[in-house]
Amino acid sequence: MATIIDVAKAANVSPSTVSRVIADHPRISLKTKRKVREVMKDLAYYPNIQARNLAAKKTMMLGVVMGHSAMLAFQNPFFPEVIRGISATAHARKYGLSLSTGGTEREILDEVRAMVQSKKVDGIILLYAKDQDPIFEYLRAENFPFVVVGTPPEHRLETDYIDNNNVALAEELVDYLIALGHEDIAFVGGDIHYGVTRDRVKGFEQSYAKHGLEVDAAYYQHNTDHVEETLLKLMQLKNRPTAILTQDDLMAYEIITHLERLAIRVPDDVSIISINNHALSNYMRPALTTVEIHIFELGYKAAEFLCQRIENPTKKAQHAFVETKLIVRESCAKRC
Amino acid sequence: MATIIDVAKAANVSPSTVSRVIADHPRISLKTKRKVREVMKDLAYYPNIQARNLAAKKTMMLGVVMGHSAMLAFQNPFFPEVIRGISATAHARKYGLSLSTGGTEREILDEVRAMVQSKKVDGIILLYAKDQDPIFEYLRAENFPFVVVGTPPEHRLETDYIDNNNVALAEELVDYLIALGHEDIAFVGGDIHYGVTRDRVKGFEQSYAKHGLEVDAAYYQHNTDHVEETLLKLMQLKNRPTAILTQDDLMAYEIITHLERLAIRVPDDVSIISINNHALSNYMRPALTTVEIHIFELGYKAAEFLCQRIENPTKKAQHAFVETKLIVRESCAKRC
DNA sequence: CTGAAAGCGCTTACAG
DNA sequence: CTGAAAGCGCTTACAG
Repeated sequence: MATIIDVAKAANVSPSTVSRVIADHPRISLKTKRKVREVMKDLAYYPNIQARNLAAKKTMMLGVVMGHSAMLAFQNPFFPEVIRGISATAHARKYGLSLSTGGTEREILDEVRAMVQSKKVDGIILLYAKDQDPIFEYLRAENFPFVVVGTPPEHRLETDYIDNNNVALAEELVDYLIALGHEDIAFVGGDIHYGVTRDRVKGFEQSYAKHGLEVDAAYYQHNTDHVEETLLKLMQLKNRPTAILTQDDLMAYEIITHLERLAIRVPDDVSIISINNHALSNYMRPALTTVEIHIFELGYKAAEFLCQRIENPTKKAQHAFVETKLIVRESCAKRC
Repeated sequence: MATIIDVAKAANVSPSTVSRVIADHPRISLKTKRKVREVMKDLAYYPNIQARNLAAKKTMMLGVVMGHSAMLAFQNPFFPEVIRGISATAHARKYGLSLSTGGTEREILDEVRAMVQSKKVDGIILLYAKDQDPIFEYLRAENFPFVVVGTPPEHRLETDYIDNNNVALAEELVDYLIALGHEDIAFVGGDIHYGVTRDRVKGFEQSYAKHGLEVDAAYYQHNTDHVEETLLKLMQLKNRPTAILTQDDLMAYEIITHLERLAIRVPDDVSIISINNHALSNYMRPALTTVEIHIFELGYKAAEFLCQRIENPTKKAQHAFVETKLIVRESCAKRC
């Protein structure tokens, strides 16, 4: 395999010059560049990335870490979509992608440590935001370039992140349900330790407050593991909810199925509104009213922010909201 | 940041010895190992991966390349699941994962070239198998370690691959439908240039032949882009099919929805059988009869084969089938 | 505009 | 069991 020295010899220049041609250094003459490039082509020369990175002290790699289980276990399209978005900017900016492989939280933390200490990546994208996250804290403590997809619960001002405006999003959803006449709305699913859930609860409450309504605490059901039980409990309440807000289309379908078993019809008896706009949601019966959150864009921007941070470690932290869109279909009806 | 030299000094040994301790070399005394390890801990020393790889001429990285669009556009759980499987063995064997980021086929090919020529990865996992694939051909020509998830159309004997037994799988499905009385079965969806589709067509035909039936060519509909049109055409046939075999649950739902619009009921008028066992398929109406193909296992084994190939480049090529399981639910009925 | 030299931080025959 | 030395294949001040 040809090295930079072979190219240098064949082109009658020094290795330094070849190196500069590779980097398209402006102070090399066009003539030299042309000659060297020709030789590189002839010899099918590709620079050795490891050597280049070692000398240049960078990696041109972005680490992507997904929270333990969270993303993958959930068979929703979040993961592939966000990766597509990240890939798009990574590719455009000539970065590679390195995925965390750990299964347990501990393994992932060790891996992240190794990624930064062993100089495997130039920066890291955290695909989640949650409370008391040792990985988040580690990255902060090390002052290592990273960005989070989601809104970190702490140190927001000093960290780069990208998210939907989940407060506003939930408020809009609840506004919509209230406009349909619903006043007893349950919020089912979603780990309350995740920022995303908390923000949505907040938006929920803002809408209620705005309309002079009071939230019944029994309507908050954030235990994802026992959907069926949760629904039973909810439906046995004196003031049983007439609408349900849930955070993912897949969960919405699970809920609808359980409801049907209880002979409760959607949307006639209970309205369901969701978030994520799964590709299937248009094909389902009833077609789901849900929110498009533009996951691709989330990933795209996250990588964008990270690359900027890597290039300029001292710049001010960036945050932004990616737009969302309520998609009204058939799973919500007027309260009768 | 501490280097191997700092550790060596602090431990009163040579850098070579530190290096050997890191590699847990057997010929280093336990006493020395202990001392060096202690120092490493004290100094929070992590070996620089780039340097190590440059010197050792390996990368401890596995490249994962997904066919252009194929995996991601399709919002099915294949991608996250197969990555989970790959991650599991990669993590166990201390390999990292590097994802291809290209969008177009050309970009992906360039990226793969760069991965191998620039020594970014020790081996590559191809997440698809198809005809005339320049990436496959390149990897073969370079004699670079790689494994394919799927059955390559050519050079099977010399290449490592892992797949379901798609011929047998399809045969079983058609046997099942025939046992229910169906004799006019359509096969909808799936690019015929992909090995997976071709194998399933073969299984389809084997079942027909076995039962002394003849396949009507009009029943093969492999144009994925216009499902609705395809169904219309199919349903206007004189011998309109009484059952439809499709290759993915998501497509099955699309089909069911279109059928309902035509006032054709599933499974009463037409039976639907599918493949992939999506997490949702149990919640759908009608609950889908489909095949569990164990995607995690596919990824796990693929990485396993690849690591073995990397460690032993001259060993005989390995292939294996991952088991599949027909899951009978409610979308198929006896022909009436 | 180009080159010689030092260096990036490791590994690994070779020698003892 | 351990060390000195060469080398992995680049980059980048420094000098001219």
